[in-house]
Amino acid sequence: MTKPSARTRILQAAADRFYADGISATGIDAIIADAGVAKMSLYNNFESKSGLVMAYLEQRHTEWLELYAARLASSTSALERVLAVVDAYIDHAEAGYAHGFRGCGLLNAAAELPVGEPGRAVVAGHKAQVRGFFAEHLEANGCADPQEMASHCSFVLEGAMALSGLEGNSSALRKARTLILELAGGR
Amino acid sequence: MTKPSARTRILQAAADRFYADGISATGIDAIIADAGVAKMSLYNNFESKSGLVMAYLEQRHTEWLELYAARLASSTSALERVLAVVDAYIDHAEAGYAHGFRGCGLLNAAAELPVGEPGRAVVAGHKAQVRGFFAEHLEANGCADPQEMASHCSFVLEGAMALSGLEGNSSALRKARTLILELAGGR
DNA sequence: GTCTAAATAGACAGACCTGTCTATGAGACG
DNA sequence: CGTCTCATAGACAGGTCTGTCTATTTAGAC
Repeated sequence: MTKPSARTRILQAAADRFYADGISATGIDAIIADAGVAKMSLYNNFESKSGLVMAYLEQRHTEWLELYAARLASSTSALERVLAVVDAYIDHAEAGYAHGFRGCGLLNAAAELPVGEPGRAVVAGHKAQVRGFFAEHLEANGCADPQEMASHCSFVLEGAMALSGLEGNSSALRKARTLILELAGGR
Repeated sequence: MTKPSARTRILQAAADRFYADGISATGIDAIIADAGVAKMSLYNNFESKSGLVMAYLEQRHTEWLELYAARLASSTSALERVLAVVDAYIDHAEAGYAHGFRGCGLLNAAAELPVGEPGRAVVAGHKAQVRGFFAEHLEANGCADPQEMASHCSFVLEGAMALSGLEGNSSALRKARTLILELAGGR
């Protein structure tokens, strides 16, 4: 059981802090202290704090894709694949419960980024991809208007995520899962 | 045309900056410069920066209530009153377009506040109230399960708001309005 | 064993942050 | 006029921020 690389530990520590306290409120010093790493190790692995933020955003997106792939792998119908999108969200949310659940890390990050910051594009791309997965599986499930329904499912999912984050638990997300099952199930 | 009070100008400048750049990223100095006011005027009117943030959150909530009241006043049916909730969101969103639309200011603020901060309760209370308005008008409109439907409408509205903010325009919000009209219209 | 690449601790610069203090000016009201 | 309240400019303290630099140590490849 060898210790992970400095880069990995930095990214992990940054992810925890960024998610729990916000990006602007998290200082470099707190991250390196949590990671147990020297400051130069951070600047050798990342160009700057905002480079670290970009890596954080991309890592969260990648993590979600992996959770989604895992859910997809165990799905046996188009309807289950629609739900796989939602379940990946729930999985991702619950992975971050350690210091309190605070909703979607990517949307929270975007909330701190002014218009025009490149990080916002990463988040927008992620959400567009999620919506695309909905459309794909809804179409396979025989939905009459999969694009329209994908928007609907997307809205329900993102709204539930935001409200779940405010409440600090995943009950709204579970309710959203039921709603989306009804929306998608009733062709 | 007399100049507004220092307090008013400070709150206005803070609201603009907080919404456009985020709360942590906005310094006191930028606010007083925008407001054209001395630093002591800020600290005479607000206890601290976080007191100013609380005033900002409460002001946004109040502003929304006023927009909602205005929409309610011109509504003539229960269904129109359901839509008044959505229209108040759209009105509020479009009022902040000046430096770029970035979604719901209250949710964005909550995204910066760690779990336990009192500001989060203000935002959660606002969202609970919005959901309550949906339930009230849906029930009056003869909805079979107004509580359940209110959650559904709430999710759609908040999700569309978040995605609209990412895109930087209100097209998702307009789509949500159509969806909510269908949800509520079909008893 | 040696060479190389990565990681370390810690000082440091320079900017920016919140919040306080002082001394002064301007307008309202009696 | 005198008083009172509010606002002003600006210096200031004390802390924190990002990012750089140096000199040293560790760890792995060959």
